Amino acid sequence: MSVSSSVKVQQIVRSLAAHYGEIAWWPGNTDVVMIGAILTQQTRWENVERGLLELQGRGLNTMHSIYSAKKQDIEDAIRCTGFYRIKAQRLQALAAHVMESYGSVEKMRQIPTVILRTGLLSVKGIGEETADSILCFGFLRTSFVIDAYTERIVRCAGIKDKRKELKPLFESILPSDQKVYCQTHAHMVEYAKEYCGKKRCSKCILLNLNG
DNA sequence: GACCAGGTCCTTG
DNA sequence: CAAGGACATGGT
Repeated sequence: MSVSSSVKVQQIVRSLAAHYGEIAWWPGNTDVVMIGAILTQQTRWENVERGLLELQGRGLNTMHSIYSAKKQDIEDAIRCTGFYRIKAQRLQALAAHVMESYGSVEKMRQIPTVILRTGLLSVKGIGEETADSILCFGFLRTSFVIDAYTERIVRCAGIKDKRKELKPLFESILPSDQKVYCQTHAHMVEYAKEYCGKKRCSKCILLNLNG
């Protein structure tokens, strides 16, 4: 990570914070965050919310209940989120990891972040973004989430670092304040949805990042 | 109808 | 390692 990359990331973070201020993001308890983190893979949040309600209606909104549920019931509940078969499988794999490695979600709270992260990444279907989302929003840890939106903004700003380098890059400039981690990610998503399309970034003007 | 969505895994070159 | 495909429904 070059010096100029760090400076640019600082500018992005500062500009977005000034523009958006504090915004609500990912409400819900730890179990729901864990479920939502999987359901939102390659999926719009509005559809995820419907899936979460369907699960809740069937009493399948906890790791404990998902662990012992029939896969078919989970699939039926989350069909509206797409990739429903593989996601049902991933939810059960995560639930099995939680219950069998720790006994409960509560027991996980006293485990160090790096240990939790390694464990989550060992679950098939959980990659870096999903793991970091769970850690940041579910367990309130300082583990920054890099998603497609964040990468888009960063590219738009001319930062060349590989995707793998982005997480340490952000974490090196962010204050060790967990809420800032949550907010910064939220800002990234909001900004990208509004201004930074997949094909072209219409307005990096807001960030003054061209060049 | 084409294209995309807050990824991840697996297979190929 | 990089690139391409599979997984699937729902909205624009």
